[in-house]
Amino acid sequence: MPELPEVETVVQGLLPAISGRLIENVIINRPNLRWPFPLDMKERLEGNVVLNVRRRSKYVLVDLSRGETMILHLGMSGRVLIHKLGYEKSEKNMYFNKPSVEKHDHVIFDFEDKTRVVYNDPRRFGAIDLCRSVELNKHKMMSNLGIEPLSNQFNADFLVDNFKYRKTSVKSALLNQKYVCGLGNIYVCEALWHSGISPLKLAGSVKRKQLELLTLAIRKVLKEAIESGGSSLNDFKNTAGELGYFQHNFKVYDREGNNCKTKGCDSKIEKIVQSGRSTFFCNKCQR
DNA sequence: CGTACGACCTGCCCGC
DNA sequence: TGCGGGCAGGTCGTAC
Repeated sequence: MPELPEVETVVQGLLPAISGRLIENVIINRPNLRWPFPLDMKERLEGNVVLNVRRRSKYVLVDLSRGETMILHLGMSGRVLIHKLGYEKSEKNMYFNKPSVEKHDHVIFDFEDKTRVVYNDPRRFGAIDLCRSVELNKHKMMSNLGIEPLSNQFNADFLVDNFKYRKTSVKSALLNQKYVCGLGNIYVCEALWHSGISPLKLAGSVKRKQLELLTLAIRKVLKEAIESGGSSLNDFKNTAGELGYFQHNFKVYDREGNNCKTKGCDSKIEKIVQSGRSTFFCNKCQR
């Protein structure tokens, strides 16, 4: 589910809901996700006011008033949902809205104003950690991240410099978070189609002109996905539990055997496996 | 160092 | 209807 646009959607949902709010109670339903939770996580979280919620790569960063930042990763299947506890009106009467705890609701954050944030992650590839805010950049999960694809530094020059001599495929190079971060399997496939680059090409052999098209395509695809509220396959939901709509715009991802969407192209989308992950592309439009 | 690959998990879908 | 196999948005550790 969660590549950069989905994480951005989560951040945009969380920011107005919890910034300035006091964390009153944290319910931790298991000892770990991908890794054990940090020591004394409950105590270190409770009593903080949320100063800010932001994104770095595919990580959600929650800055806290006592000087720590909570780092949250959604892995493959992580979700964040926001509820409002308390009395609500229905047509006939008032009722107390207390959502039941669902399967895989691993951590629940209750705020003083009755906002509830739920972290749900069936596959548990996600992670939660705490780190002194001033040392965030040194954190293991942050220190090897490349530049943000929506930043100004991300341009053709940057890709030329970083892909030079790389023997791996351009697809794998884009999935590697140490050059450009935040891209995942879906948006890499999509951006390569938009820029007409074969995913099989070696990163170091892609011409500058094509890398220029690639930077534009990456920007475009990410921005459009963010605008449509995050995409992803079957069932990405934003923090209000609503579906994103970008999946209707996929040109290649999960479209094996379907017609290429380039005007006048009569080719079918192919699926191959590269470094263990599915790649979807048009063998005619992408060279 | 760069690169390739298995491992970590659950759920779902497909074919038999 | 049940069961086994394969596959899924990501990333890390290990081996070469």
